[in-house]
Amino acid sequence: MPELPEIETIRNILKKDLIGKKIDKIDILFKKQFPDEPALVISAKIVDILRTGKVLSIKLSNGKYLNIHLKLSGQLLFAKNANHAVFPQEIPMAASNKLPARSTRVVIHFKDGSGLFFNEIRKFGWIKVSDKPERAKGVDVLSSDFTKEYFQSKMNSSRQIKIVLMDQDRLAGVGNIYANDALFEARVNPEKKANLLTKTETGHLYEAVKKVIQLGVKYSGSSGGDKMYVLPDGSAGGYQRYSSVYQKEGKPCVRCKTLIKRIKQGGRSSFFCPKCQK
DNA sequence: AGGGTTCCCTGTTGGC
DNA sequence: TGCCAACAGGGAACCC
Repeated sequence: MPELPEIETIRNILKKDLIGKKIDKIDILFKKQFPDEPALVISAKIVDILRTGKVLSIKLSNGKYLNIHLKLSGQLLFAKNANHAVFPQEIPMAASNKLPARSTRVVIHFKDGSGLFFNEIRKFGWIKVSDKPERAKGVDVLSSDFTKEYFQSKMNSSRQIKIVLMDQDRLAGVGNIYANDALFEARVNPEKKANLLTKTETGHLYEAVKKVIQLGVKYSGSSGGDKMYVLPDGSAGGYQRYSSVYQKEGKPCVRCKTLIKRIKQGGRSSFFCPKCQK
């Protein structure tokens, strides 16, 4: 499930792979996930790759942007030879180490023969052409605008703190994995209402969000559980080895050995230690 | 307006 | 063992 650290990892790698390349043609295998006119970007060069929250924005020489959201199961894979794209290991959900595969929705071909594959089995993700980078309203949690004061000002909601952490119009980039781990790190119960947290708790939580997101980036993102997330070369991320509660239902808490509990909030799974997180 | 629910999709899981 | 309903999940769209 790609969140900020996963998108940031992809961004850093694709910057090396793609900057300077000229778009030759675009194969659209599922129209709904690339609804715009490909002619808007053909022959443009890739100038930069940006990210705000979970949205990746490929900046082009003609002023356009290719905005990309991977949603639940999106993958971006780069191949030097797009017409013979073979990866060292099988690509999750593609049932093959060769692309395009059944999960491939869009292929962006470059003039030098290389290509970028957009795979997405669930069909929720998208690539849109726009005149500006797309973004959620919230401040990106890796940016310098993400201050403790900003964070505390966004805790003015009567909703449960877990829901608030994942609200992209408040904080951009935090999804289920890192929200769970940040709450564990800060010892805050996910069901607590955001506006009832003490100033000390919001302070700890602010530091915890920064810590787990930075850890996620350091280990190239999380490929735990369904293992759908991969780097652009098809390899897996490593954060899942350092995750404390996400998808650890029934396993002992790393701090107190109490069994990790799973509950449902807003239709999503939450994992927490009922003893450590009060 | 803010808070809550449903739906989009398809692979996986679990009950019978 | 095999079938099939239930489940999972980010965020837009909807309702109250």
